[in-house]
Amino acid sequence: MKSAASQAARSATLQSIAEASGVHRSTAARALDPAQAHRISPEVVEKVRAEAQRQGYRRDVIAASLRTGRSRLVGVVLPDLANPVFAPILDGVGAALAEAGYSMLVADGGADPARQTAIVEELIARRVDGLVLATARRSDPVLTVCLDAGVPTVLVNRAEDEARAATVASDDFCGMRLAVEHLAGLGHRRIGHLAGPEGLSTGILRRRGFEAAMLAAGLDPSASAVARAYNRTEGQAATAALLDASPGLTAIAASNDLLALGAYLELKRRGLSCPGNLSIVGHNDMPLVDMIDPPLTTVRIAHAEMGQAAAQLLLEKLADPAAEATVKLMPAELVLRGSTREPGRGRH
Amino acid sequence: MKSAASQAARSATLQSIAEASGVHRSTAARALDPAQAHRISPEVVEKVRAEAQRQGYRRDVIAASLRTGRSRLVGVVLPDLANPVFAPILDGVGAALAEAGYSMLVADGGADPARQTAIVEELIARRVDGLVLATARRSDPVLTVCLDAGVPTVLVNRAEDEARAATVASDDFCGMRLAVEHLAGLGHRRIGHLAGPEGLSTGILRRRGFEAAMLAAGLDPSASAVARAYNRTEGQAATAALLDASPGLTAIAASNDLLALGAYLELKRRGLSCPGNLSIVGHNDMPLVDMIDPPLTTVRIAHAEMGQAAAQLLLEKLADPAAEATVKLMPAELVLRGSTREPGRGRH
DNA sequence: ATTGGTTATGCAATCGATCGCACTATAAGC
DNA sequence: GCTTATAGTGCGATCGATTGCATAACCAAT
Repeated sequence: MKSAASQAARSATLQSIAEASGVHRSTAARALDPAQAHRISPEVVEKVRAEAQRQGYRRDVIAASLRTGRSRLVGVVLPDLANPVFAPILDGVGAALAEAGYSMLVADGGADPARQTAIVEELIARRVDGLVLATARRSDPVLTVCLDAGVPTVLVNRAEDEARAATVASDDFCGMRLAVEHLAGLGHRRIGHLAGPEGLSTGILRRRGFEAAMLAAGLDPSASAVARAYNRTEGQAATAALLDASPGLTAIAASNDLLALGAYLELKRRGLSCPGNLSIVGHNDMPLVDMIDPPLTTVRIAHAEMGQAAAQLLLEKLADPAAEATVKLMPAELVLRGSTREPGRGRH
Repeated sequence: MKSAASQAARSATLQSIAEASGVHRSTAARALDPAQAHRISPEVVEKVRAEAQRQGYRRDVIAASLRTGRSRLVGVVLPDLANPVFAPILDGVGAALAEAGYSMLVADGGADPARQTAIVEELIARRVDGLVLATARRSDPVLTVCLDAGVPTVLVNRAEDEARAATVASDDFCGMRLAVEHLAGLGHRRIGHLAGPEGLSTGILRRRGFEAAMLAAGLDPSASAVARAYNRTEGQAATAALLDASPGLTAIAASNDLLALGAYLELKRRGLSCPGNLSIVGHNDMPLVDMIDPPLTTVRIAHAEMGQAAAQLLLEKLADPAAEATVKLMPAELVLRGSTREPGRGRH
């Protein structure tokens, strides 16, 4: 019985349903399509549906794709799955897409635009209806490929300078301002910045946010070091450079939690304490940074919601390809924890 | 020029290549297929390839899928993308698949078998060549669906009691034994266990490993509490229950890092210190647990490698569908950090 | 009774690649 | 010189759903 059913499931085709119901394929197709069923008499619709049920029929998505040119498939390109920031984004994208009946082709494109392009071309060859890129550089060659190919594309987390595509990102500029205002409010005067890669919007916008906020507070924004990638190693190296170049800093505003954790490592190596000697603010509020030592004060980004919003934007674009490329900034929020305090109280 | 090229790319079809090269579609197809090109004269092969290059031809994967029944697509079902354990696994799977020219359809199936089944059926309808399930319960109804449908499937991270499918998991039994031996070696006698869900292999095997190791050390293995899911909240609740039911414990072996972190929270709530009052060992070595306070001693699982190995197993199965269902256990390794020490030294 | 307008359904082309089969030369064998 | 391989290509069916167009049936209105 069981195996008979699955046997049927494997071979149930529109043709077989049609024959068993005594109607033509096309009639069966229309009866099974909710959007077209109204053109068919209720009795036939019922008969066909029952037969489809009985045979365990499932429309062949591949065949349908070939005919219609649509696949109900969305490609998602990530820069680094090992970075804890991207899992929640992916989760959000997937949830919103699933709800709309789309599936998700996921690929880790790394940091190399050439490889990302190859991946995107592969995805396009697979006839994805749309693309979500979490890899965008400030001027992104990969997006050019997508646009040239006419594939609806949205950017998430990282934006381009010029908004050529719909984008959902965090309000990086304001987020960093929150961090600086917090530190300045505590009384810090000499604050350094751990900047992210300059080719990424997150790197440059947070840096500009830092500079603007520092100037607004009447402080000198020149103490900064640039990390070439968002990871602890780079963060530690950049912190070392920063501390060497700018002695006397009492606080660091990092553009990323992983960089902030790198800073933790460097402080430890130098026998300095956080927040005793140096206050540190991160950015992203990655999972678990609330439990590290000391708990990281950081700027929270609602990653899952960001992913959902990006998928939503893509769905709108799919529904209306002529739509404008909207840019949505998610508000950032400062989360106070233990890595910041008033300056000058020395070692704890 | 640019737009002409992409224009062509959009409409370049086997037919158009064939016409432009003055050969039949099928000849062009064979010339472009490395595995068949030898049946065609070198000159024709060259001519066709050049023309394909010129027109920017890419084989239509959809049409090919329809004809051949193969899609070079693998479905991956995860239980919880928000759990940091699964991103590295996904990463590993994706890397190995990409190398072999496969793409990855990713879906978060949650903890509900019914939803997981729906997702798997969706994936099968999309004609995936194979499936990777990270969701398996000890007796998994979802796997039954896959097997009935005749889709090559491998399990990763979680195994079934009865090995109906190829599986790559960590050696959970031995891993937990390492944890207990470590604690016993430090002198702990009253050790409790935070067990994971009993329906999961990770939950039950680690529990059995705990019990076996305790008995081997001549200790009483009866102090334990079960968490219904792997997260901090459940970990905290289970810890509370464990401490209440078994006063006098000096150490806890948790079956999961998130549960261990829940234990941290509960200790903090009770004003107890780790490792001063209580030593804690986790399981998984999730990202960042090396930086929490105190750094978590835990059992490391090579998640990315596990994902890669699972994908590898699936690729073998795809190459030879008749192959045996092998089960591969990845060795577990104890990572010593700051959350464990000799008992009885009271508050730090 | 004829025309006009619906409604319900059938027909057949289409999407693009793949592959078994058949055919034609040319080469090899006797 | 005649058969038998064999390499190189072409032909056309096929995968399964979709959809514009055609047709048939039916009802109402003039």
